[in-house]
Amino acid sequence: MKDKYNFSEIEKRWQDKWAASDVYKAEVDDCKEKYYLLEMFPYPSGKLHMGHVRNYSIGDVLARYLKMNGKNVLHPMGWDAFGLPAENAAIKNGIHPDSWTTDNMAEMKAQLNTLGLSYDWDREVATCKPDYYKWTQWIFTQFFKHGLAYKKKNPVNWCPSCETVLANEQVVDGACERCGTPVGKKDLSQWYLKITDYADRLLTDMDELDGWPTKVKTMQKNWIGKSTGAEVDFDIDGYDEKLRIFTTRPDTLFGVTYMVLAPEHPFVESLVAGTEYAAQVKEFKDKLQYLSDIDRNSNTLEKEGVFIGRYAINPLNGASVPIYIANYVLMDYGTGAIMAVPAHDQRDFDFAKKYDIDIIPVVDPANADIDLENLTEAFVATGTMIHSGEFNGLDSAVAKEKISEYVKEKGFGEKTDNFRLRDWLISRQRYWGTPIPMIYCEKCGWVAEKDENLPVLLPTDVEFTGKGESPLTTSKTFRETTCPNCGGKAEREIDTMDTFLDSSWYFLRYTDARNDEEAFSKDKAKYWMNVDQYIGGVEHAILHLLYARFFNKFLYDIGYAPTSEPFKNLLTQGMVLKDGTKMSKSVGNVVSPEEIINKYGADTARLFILFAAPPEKELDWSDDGVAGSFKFLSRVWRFIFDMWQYIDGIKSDATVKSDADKKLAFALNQTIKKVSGDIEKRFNFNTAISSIMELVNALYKYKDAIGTDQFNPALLRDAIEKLVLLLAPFAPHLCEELYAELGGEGFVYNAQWPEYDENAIKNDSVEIVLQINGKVKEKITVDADLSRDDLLAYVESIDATKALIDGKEIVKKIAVPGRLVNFVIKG
RNA sequence: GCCAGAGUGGCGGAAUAGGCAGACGCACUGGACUUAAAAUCCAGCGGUUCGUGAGAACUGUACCGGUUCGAUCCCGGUCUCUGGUACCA
Repeated sequence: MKDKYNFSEIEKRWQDKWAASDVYKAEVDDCKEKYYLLEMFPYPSGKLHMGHVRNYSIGDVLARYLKMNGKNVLHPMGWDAFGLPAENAAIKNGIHPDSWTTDNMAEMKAQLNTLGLSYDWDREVATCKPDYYKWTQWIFTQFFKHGLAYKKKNPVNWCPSCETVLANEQVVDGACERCGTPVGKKDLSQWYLKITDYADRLLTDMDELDGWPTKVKTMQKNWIGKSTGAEVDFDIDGYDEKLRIFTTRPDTLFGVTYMVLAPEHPFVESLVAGTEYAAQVKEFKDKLQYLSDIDRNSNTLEKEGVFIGRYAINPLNGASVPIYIANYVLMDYGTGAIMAVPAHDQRDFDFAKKYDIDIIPVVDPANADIDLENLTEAFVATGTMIHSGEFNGLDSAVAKEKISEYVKEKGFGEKTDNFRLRDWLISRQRYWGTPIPMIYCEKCGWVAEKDENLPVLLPTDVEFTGKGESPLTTSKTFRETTCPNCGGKAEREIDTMDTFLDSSWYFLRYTDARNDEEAFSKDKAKYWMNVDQYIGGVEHAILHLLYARFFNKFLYDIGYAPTSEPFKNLLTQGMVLKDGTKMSKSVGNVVSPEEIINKYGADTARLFILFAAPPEKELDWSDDGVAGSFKFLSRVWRFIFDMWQYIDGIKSDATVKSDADKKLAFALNQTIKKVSGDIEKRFNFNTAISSIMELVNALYKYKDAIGTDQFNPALLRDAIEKLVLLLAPFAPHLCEELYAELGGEGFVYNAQWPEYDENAIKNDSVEIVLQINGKVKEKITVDADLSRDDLLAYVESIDATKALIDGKEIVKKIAVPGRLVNFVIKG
């Protein structure tokens, strides 16, 4: 054994050995319990950052721990490889997105390997390769064939800078998620997936997801945003069609004093055509168009609208109320039209005050200090119904039900749920994505490409200008084709898919990544699914996880995926910060993993990032802290080197022979128990590591026994061997080396996790606390197996207690064996 | 505004089920080793007060209150911070 911990030599050597073997290869084995451990795959930007290191270190510790505990572990890795940066690089530097991406993947894979991660690279997937996107396309055609993919012309979010359509999810505060440019609107014919058909199940099935953080479930629930209410039809005076509105407050129907349509509502044009109101309606709509979504969606924006010269008839009481268009009603929620009840909705109240519209209260707040005839703000809580005909006197919550039923009986409308979730717009006017495998035929309409013709390959004769329509239009060969249905002349869809589709099923592909007959075999998926533990950043809490659940449910429904939910347990890791803020180039506080690995080695980097904070919390990077982790690993190495003269060539034996032995065995077994629990049950790697540090401290203490009859080399060797196993998931290179030095067979990766000896952590005596009135006064050592009564009797009898009680009256006696005795005294 | 989550030494954090607050590490201080430094090993390290001293007393987990023999932990209220979300009818 060498005297110095030469991490760079050790790490290189073991990485080569792992690569030359098939240790990390996973195979279906019905005799073994499987464990599918998955970390979110990265976008191949080219450089690994600390967030990756944290994510993958967490996963790797779990993978190695579970493997050592006999599980058949599937631990794959791949690349979320389509996306805008590759295309931007192509526009800027003239490098083809494919070669840019392929180079980056190679570079990042090399970096991942320097971290010593236990991936089964035989299952590597890259979403941009035809052998993968063939099946993304196939899944899309399945959506189409099941009526869940449709094309719709709609005003869509349009980023004038990226010149692309954005999903609602990609619009942040009215600005483009990528470049921050305010988003405008544009009419385009786009493909949508009907995720709203799954809204209810995506919501209710979350109750099964016990292993998900509440935070993530709440975020998804809010995103899906279910509201229960009713849709009600209002007649419009002198107009053929009925106006349908959605309301969550059917109980306030008698309080309606006006109606509002979204300016984009399809009725608006024809309602005002040829009237004196047409001009001001047009003026109002034009004014709104120039507002960005930032202003449009801000609730600080004053409510504005115009009367359109028409009246609606309240189906319940026949009242005639004016119709407005206004900036606070949105076309893409509900029906794009509302009934306005100013007395009981703050927005309506503000609008009514401004335009001097009637305010009719219909819910009386019982016992409240509110003057209903002179409201200063809307009353939104429940109360007793008034001014509501036959419903007067009912509790408003009851009236809500009754009026809903009444509306339904009379044929005025129906009870409905409304979701905030919209259908998923998946068309992108981009090159570097999965081509949408659809063909337009004059005769047959939109037809899916035949399965045997998949994949629809991305053409290579494409120009990257960064402007205008989809780059695929510049290909001379791509667009023209024949109709799969009638064989006539037809055109291919020239848009590509949102990259979120690629990542919505990759976890299924990993179960059978090299299959060129199917997306994955049902048998293999059945063995491996679902993912036992999924680990990734909380920034994917809504979109990726919702889309992946949607895909998985769809594939489950059509008989391919074996489970209705893909991810059984979810761990969302916190961000890596430096000096209290997110690492970013603009702040100049980026610490590169490469730099740390070069300076201290991968084992130190892994150990520090796991030790500094529990995984779900934010982690503040500390250069001193890293040095400390390196010091610890060196300390381990040095200890074993120093002890080598005693333990070399002897056989380990856990038999305890002396008091010093007893202390060491206690520390060792305690640590085994704690580390196992911390990894498996709590994912608290920080405390697992701290207890290993305590074990090392105990080993250093044991050195005092050297040269005395207390010293027992066989036990020392036993402790050292187990220490190496305990540390192996965290610092795999170092521990492979030490394991080999200690004569271990094969890889420590395949070694058996140590078990603890319950007897060794049992103590004959235990220190308890003596409290007087709940305050700690003395520490007393007593027999560990004393019963509650015996403990009390013993403690009461000793002199220290008598002195503390000092003849005063004991009001109450509390004893908790193994912990404390508390006397409550008076006077 | 609404919905989550958090607030503990100089710092990162620990206390797993209501039972010794501050494990472990960093930083710092002292000692040993060294010609010296680094490295290493050993020890100390919340605050206040008292004591020459070993030590002792009090106090302390954002703030105010409650439940309890006992509260970092449970309950009510307040403040601050972080994340999500927002004319969603």
